[in-house]
Amino acid sequence: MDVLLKFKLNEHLYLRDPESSEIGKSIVSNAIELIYEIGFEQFTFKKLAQKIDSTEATIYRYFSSKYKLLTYILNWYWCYLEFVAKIRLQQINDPAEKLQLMLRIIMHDEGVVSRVQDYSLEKLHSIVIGESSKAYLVKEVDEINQEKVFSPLKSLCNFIHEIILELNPNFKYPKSLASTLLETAHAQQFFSEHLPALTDNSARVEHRQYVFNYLHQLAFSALK
Amino acid sequence: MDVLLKFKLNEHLYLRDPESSEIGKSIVSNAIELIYEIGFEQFTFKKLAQKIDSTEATIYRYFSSKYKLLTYILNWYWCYLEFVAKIRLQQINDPAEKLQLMLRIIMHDEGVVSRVQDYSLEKLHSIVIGESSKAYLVKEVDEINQEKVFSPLKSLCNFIHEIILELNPNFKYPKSLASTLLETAHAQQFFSEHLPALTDNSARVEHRQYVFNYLHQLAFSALK
DNA sequence: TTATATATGATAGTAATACTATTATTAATA
DNA sequence: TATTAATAATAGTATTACTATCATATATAA
Repeated sequence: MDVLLKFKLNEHLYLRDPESSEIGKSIVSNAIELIYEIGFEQFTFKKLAQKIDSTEATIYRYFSSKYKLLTYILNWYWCYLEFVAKIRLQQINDPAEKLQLMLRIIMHDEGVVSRVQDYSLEKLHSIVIGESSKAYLVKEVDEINQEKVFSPLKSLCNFIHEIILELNPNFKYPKSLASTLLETAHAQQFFSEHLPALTDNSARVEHRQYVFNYLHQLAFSALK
Repeated sequence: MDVLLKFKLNEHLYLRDPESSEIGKSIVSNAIELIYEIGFEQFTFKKLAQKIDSTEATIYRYFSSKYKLLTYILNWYWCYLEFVAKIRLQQINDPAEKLQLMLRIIMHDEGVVSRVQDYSLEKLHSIVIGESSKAYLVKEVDEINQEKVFSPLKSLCNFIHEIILELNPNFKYPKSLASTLLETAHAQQFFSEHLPALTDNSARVEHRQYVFNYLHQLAFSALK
């Protein structure tokens, strides 16, 4: 099932809005494919241009650098996650159940919708796991942050932090726990797949289920 | 106080052992300075060569790429942490106290020794926080991992996992908790400094103490 | 319909990066 | 003193990360 969805993303992220043209959308969706295939380090605008049968110049008219493009993609993902979370959680009242479902959503454990806006969610999720920290683990983080390009991430964290506070209003670290759950979801899934000695998933299968169980234990014991 | 220390590091990390010559040691210690100053993305062998008044060719005789050099530096740090932990923990019997001290060591909350092997520990720690994940968050992680260059990290995690099991032999995720504590120590310190909305350190000072308190809460509630 | 603006394509060019290679010079060791 | 090995100096290459120019195609407005 394919779905159409649009988010108004920060204007600092692009020079021309990629949602405003076919080639713009094709830049983003093919960037997701290509980063997924070869990793962010090997990813270049030249290779992307070849993939979409266009030129570097055209891509540069949309994005000033591959870092901006990566951040654009991540912003889209964070907006998407919060959007999905809000819809799926609104019918639930029990805060414990809410947090549990939130963890499932973070872990991308749904599988109903596979493509949104012609973006492959599976590949997007894989990029988030492997590359998302590269958007902020840079020397220029403070200047980049001033452009508000991390607000969707902060907003998502804030949303999770509210669920946490519903469950335990006295918990002292709701935002840190929220960001930890997000980051740990990515780190542990990567470890489970590539550096299993850093996890207890000795079976080395069902990485997603393993990480979900671990996060569940971590979150609920912290909030007890 | 300056100290001399040597670790036998994985031979896949270098072409010529940098510990075997003055220029080799100078490559490593100046790489730490330079990566600290300009970040790993901006760091090049050419700039490093200028800093040590030598040439790119000389550096390439020691390290085949800047990734290998980064991993070498991280390996040294992980070995150092485990070494320090083993010495400082041996006199302690209470597992809770052990884990607490381990968290302090992870957080680099000591400050007695400032330079080891002419490496600035403060700068090294800052590099670990900002750049360490770049050593394994790459497409080639599985091939790199086969060369055993992450064993010091695994060994450190294993050491922490043993403390965790001493405290609670029934805990199901001792290794995942160990790697989570390590990674979260880095992530939360970075967030506290650069993306404070992702933490609850509203005072925005004493990042180290804040993160220590949070990790303490997280670890001990998980193991209760 | 024509005029105009705009997006894209095609091409070129530049400085920097990430290397590899060659040769001369220096220092260490046998 | 002869030999070996490390380093310096230099050059060169393919790729990267852009910037710039101009022609052409396309959409829109008068």
